[in-house]
Amino acid sequence: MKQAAGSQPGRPLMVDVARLAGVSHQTVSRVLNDHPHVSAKTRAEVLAAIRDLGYRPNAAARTLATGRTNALGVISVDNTLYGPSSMLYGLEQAAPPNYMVAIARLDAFDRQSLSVAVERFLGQAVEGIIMVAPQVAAVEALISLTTDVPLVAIKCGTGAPVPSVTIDNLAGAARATRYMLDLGHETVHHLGGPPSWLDSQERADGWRQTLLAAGAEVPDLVYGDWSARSGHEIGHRLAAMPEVTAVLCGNDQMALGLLRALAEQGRSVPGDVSVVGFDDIPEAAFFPPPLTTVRQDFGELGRRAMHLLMDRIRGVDRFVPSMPIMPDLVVRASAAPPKRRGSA
Amino acid sequence: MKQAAGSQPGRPLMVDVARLAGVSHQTVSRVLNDHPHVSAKTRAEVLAAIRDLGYRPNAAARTLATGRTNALGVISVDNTLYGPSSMLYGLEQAAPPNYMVAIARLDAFDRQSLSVAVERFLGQAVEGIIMVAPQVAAVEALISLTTDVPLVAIKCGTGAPVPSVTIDNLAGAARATRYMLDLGHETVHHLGGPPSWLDSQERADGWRQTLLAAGAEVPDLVYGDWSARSGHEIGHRLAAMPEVTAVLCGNDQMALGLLRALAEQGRSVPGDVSVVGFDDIPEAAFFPPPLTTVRQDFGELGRRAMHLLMDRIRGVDRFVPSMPIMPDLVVRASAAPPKRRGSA
DNA sequence: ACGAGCAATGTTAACGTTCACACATAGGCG
DNA sequence: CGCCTATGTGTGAACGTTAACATTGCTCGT
Repeated sequence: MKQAAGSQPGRPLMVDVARLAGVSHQTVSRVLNDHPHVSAKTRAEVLAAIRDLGYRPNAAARTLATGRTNALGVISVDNTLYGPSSMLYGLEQAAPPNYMVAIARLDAFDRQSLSVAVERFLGQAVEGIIMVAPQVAAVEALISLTTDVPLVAIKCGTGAPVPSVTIDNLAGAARATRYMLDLGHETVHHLGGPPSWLDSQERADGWRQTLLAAGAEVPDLVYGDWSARSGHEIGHRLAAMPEVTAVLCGNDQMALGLLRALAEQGRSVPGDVSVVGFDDIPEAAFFPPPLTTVRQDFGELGRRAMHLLMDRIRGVDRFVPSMPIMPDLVVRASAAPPKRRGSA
Repeated sequence: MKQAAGSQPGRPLMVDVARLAGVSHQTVSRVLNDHPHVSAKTRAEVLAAIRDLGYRPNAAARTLATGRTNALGVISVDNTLYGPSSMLYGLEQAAPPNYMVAIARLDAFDRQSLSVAVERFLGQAVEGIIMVAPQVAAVEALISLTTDVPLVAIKCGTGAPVPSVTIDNLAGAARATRYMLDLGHETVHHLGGPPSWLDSQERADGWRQTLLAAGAEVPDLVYGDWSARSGHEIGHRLAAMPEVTAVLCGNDQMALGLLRALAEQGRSVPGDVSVVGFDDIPEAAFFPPPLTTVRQDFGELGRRAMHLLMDRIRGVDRFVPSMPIMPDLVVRASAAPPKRRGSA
């Protein structure tokens, strides 16, 4: 009981438009795809017919004929985190309006999960994939992945076998560390993010290198899991150490937890301890005290990744390695000179 | 220069699989779609051929033949906010694995923008649309929208002309207000979210009704914009009013800003002023002081919306209006009895 | 033992586009 | 003046799958 072509029910077809406009279906197709060699008069008539009928081309048929799907896939970690969600925002914003952006979330970045997600997207025939892959394991998983669709990674480290865009975490951490050193602190402690994340590693490197370059002692590195909870827990350990006068945190949430722990142990900020965060989430300006932090432009990162992907899809293999985005230091009240300078 | 069917280059086709397995392409199709009437032996052979060839069915062709696209659209506001991003998480989680979830972000919820977004999804032939539409204007825009695909809305208020799932904001606000009243506060002030959001209205209603029921005075309502910044700004006004001893905030971010403002003006929490938030974001436990707040299960909300949509897509019009999700009051340190009871 | 009925498979025709041509008609140039 | 090119349009054949129907060979009840 299929509907006869051109009959009343169902959506209008291209032939219906053609009939109404008094042309062939091919001419309608030409108008739709902005092909040359269509007279202005004909084009106008076709357009009118399209409007009158409320015609909308069938995406599947077009895809079948052209081989292009106008769909992109974004694979991401927990989009509840500030970074990833901001990136997603940028990605969606920069996507061409006629493209569909599909999302898939990954719990773990092992080869298996990643492969499943990619396979799923390939099944939907996306034209390209963007991977928000900040974890070390993701890089390894990527290597073992053979894909025929363009893939770009966000902040995947420089060693990644795929094109990627990054933020200069190293420079950001260095700048923050330098700042506290310049304030007069003998050294700076670091409450890092999970070591499985590349961002954590890079930020830790920037911190370490800066200390070494300044001839400062490099304290043991402690790892949190990005959450305020972990910052709080570790913060209690840090707060108990009198030699701790300055702490660089891997992100602002952990900084919040740390601030809380310091407050609970009666150590004032920035009086006794200076704290600097990372990310500049919108709430950072209202922490107790307002947090000095390293601002990252995640939105821009997303936008760049999308542009890079579209370039690759369109075959524009311009070999611009895309300079890493430079973060800014936002100075607020949480860092200050130590109470006493020059004490050994 | 098209490739001949079955020749070396390009992806393998169904006929290639059929040839290798020694059956017809239709039998391959049957295996792929779990149709009955395929012998175990044949099925195994086909499966083996599929594996050997690395065959993957062409989604567009399947869509063209079946009319089903296995794609869903999610229209949402700023996914940087905690609520929306958590919901997106739940949505993605509950989506059938063979479905593609596409996203579109809206800056404003006027008829125009909404129509554009929906139109775009319709162009991609999604099978259903989920709208995270917490704003009043969205409801109006929805009414003027004629869609032939199933649409469900999240927290769209009860007056919405489409099926929707909601959180019981009213009960949550009532519970929080009641809690502070029971603590001994004469009345409770409310720092609400933007009045254009339904959540704001409902929470304000819950607050107002509870005060009225208790015979307490209903103070003027003040509106923020969900941001800590707005909470801070308005907080300064509130902090200057000595009669303010208890404040219910529309969300946790504004509560943070308020806490900051109170601290800046030397009013202690909960000593001088009690504060209760809304949402229970992960950071709330580490605010100064830890925030008593109304926890909302946004993830569950997303999951329910997805289930509801899938039911409608599959034609299961079970008329379950889906009880609103009941929020919990999480008691922490930011609310306490007032210093002096009974003072007028 | 013989047709009914069902399991297992094959054959052909959609699905709604775009692509590769073929075909007119008109203008420019030797 | 006729040929060659460019413009405008139509015709038929893909694109790769699933749906509908046809066909074969069984088993089963009587």
